[in-house]
Amino acid sequence: MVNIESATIQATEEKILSAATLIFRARGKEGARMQDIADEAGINKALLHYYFHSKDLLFEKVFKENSNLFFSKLNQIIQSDTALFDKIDNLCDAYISMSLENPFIPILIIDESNKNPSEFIQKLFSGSNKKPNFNTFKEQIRLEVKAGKIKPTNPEHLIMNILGLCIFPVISRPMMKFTMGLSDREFTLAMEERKKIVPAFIIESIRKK
Amino acid sequence: MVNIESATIQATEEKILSAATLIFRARGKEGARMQDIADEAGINKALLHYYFHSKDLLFEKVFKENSNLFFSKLNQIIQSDTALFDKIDNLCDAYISMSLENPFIPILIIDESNKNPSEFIQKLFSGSNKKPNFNTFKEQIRLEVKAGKIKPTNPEHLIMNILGLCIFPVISRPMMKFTMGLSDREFTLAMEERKKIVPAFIIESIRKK
DNA sequence: GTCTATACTCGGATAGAC
DNA sequence: GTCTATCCGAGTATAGAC
Repeated sequence: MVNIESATIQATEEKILSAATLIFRARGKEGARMQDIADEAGINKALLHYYFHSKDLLFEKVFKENSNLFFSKLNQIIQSDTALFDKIDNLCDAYISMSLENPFIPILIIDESNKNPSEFIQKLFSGSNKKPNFNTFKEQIRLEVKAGKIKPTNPEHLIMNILGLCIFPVISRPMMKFTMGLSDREFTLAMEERKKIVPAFIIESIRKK
Repeated sequence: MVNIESATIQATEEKILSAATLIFRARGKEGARMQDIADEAGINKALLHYYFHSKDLLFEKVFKENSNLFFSKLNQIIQSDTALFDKIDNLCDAYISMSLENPFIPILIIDESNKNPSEFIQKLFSGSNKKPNFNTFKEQIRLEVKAGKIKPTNPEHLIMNILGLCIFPVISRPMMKFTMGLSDREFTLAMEERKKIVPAFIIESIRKK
């Protein structure tokens, strides 16, 4: 038997959360309207405040939940015990997939973090959200360089390269589509291609021949 | 002799424009307050409306002016009659420099274009703003492939790679600094390094050996 | 828990004097 | 062209009935 009452609570909270995700994604924090979120969830404004008290808190909740998926996946891959080239492969695949599914997360992170760097980052990594840790990865690169399997490679730049190659095209979707004259379908296909092309591009550049 | 009256007009309009640039950069379109722009310019709200009529129009003006610098420079380099590897060098240098000086331009483009793709892009490239044209560049790549100087290379993906490698780290500055534990000075130095590292990284990957 | 109705605030925009 | 004062809509938040 299901507890009807708490099942209802759960349903409403979930409905709000996914409605809020949708609206914040489409209009940003400032541009989003509580009324729109309420409409999207099929309830009224008062109930939003009943559940989440304020727009600020609702945004924080939605945002932390979503971005955490991102960072925890990243940490998981980057700290795993996998050969370097495979790891790069996994990283690219995961980043491109996640960005495609949730482009608004990197966009909001970039946007909000530039507006209010210290406060934003502090909030983002408070509670259970763990900050990305590149130490294992850096060490792995040093070892591969030492072993003569890859060229001397600066780990920080390599990480920036991976992130830029995977995330940027996805969050720039409208501009990329427009400047290159791609349909929605063609763009998605191009991103699928990139899951192979990007790791190949990176590895071709760093491996010793 | 200077015409005092129009010199004053010019001065005020300029003051407003650079104040608006500053505020829009810091808070985005929705987050920006006309009062803050007025304060920054050392005038009052009424005068803002006297000069630019509405917030929307002021934003459009500021934004188009700034982004045009970006796109015209891009077109200039990409359509120039320069050898491919030199062109990649020039592109990276210009993109990294411009993003460093005006990170808010790519951020706003990404942000606003995702919110309202068709309308935004239409406005962006109305009037004298010219859309980026990659045709020359694509043709150049095809020729180099044919001549056996570079590996078979998809031009669209190469362009995305260049843009991502140059722009992404700069617009993600706060996150990059935080996750890699860099000071402001160290970050700037790293970006200067990238003007050499990125083209080398790209060329190493595509050139035929 | 959910609704309707309403209070309150912020901020963009305008009127009108100088 | 510039100011002060004011309006008014939009949108967040709350009160209170059910």
